[in-house]
Amino acid sequence: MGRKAHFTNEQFYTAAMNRVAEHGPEAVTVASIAEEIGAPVGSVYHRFSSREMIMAGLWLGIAESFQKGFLEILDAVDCIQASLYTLQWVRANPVESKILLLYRREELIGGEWPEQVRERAEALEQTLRCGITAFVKQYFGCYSPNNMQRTVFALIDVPLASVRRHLEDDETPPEYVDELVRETCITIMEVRNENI
Amino acid sequence: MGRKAHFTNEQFYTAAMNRVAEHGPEAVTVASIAEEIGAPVGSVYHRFSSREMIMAGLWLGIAESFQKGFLEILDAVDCIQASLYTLQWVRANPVESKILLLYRREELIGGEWPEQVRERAEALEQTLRCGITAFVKQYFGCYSPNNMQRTVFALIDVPLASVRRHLEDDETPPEYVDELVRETCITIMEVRNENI
DNA sequence: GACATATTAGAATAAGTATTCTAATATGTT
DNA sequence: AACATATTAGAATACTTATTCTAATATGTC
Repeated sequence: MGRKAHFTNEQFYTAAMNRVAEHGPEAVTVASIAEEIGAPVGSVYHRFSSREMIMAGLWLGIAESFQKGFLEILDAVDCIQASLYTLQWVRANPVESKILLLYRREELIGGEWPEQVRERAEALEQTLRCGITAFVKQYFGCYSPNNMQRTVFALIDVPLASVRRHLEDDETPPEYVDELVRETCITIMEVRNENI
Repeated sequence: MGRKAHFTNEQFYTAAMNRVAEHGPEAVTVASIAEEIGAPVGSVYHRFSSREMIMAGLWLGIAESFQKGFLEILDAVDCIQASLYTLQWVRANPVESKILLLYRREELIGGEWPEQVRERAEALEQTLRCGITAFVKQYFGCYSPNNMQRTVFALIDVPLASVRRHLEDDETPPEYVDELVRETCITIMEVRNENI
């Protein structure tokens, strides 16, 4: 074929990721990504059709990895573990977590998903919905809007809130947070089989 | 003196606010602010030294108003009411709340506060810290890091989390959220006088 | 070794946007 | 009414950044 590639796609993603984590989403220019690995901007556009596609690929890769672990715990219907998953994942993935949990998706990628990755993004969302619905049925014995609301609050919204403050400060979430999230989870999720 | 002003500062702030709420922070160009009220861009710069100063003034005004109400409730040492304050404020101020609670401050204003409003911003932060510390002492009978952590979690982080999802969807937070926040608050804040 | 082509290389282009500048206009003061 | 000046008015400027374009270069295949 032709010439051997000097840079891998992964290198471009990593460069973008590091810049987001260190200087925020607005600092991720195409030129800065290239510079970070010593590549010319032309090479960036040889691999990616646009800046959006880099950011979208980066975000989706991280989100898929995060969600995979979460769904496995949901599958095991382990309520407390699910509520603590975000915290543990953040500790294990400090750079990725800023991208996924600190900034709004729209800050990284424009309002709309690029056409080329829309299916991938929709699949991700759909999978999460299914996983949570299945969990709710298993855990509460039946589905109800109320049960769903409690689950989303305890397993997603509160864990996210517990972590954001520390992501902003660029610090590992302290141990005490686990206890607060656990207590909240027990309280919110203890109301079982409440049909309405 | 000279010619009578055609536009008030408030009009510029309101224009900026509406654009943020409707199209997001990146859509707030100086030209768009001017256009929204039928003013020329020159007039904008006659009032404000920079785009940052408009956004900073807007943000600070909203934050001060939000915080004033919050501190009053803290002053009354009303724990549950404090945890529900954010929800009620969001319902009463749907546009302002997107600016204060949905977007990161850095999305609206650059990384650094403009020199001219830094004191105002620092005073705001300082006042909040004092208010919370005083509350902790009153409520728990003594100050401890643990008590402070629980308070911040129950009265700030969780209420914020409970509301964000709905701000994104541009909808009023539903009634059921109050119940979840209340239950969480009771659980987290019931451990009194635990010195360590 | 010559050829085809994938890739690097980086200069040139295009587009958007904050800011500055110069002129026109209206209003209170004398 | 004449003047001083705050304000409107919007064109011109400067700057940043995504994207495109053209050329050079290296590598696998014949």
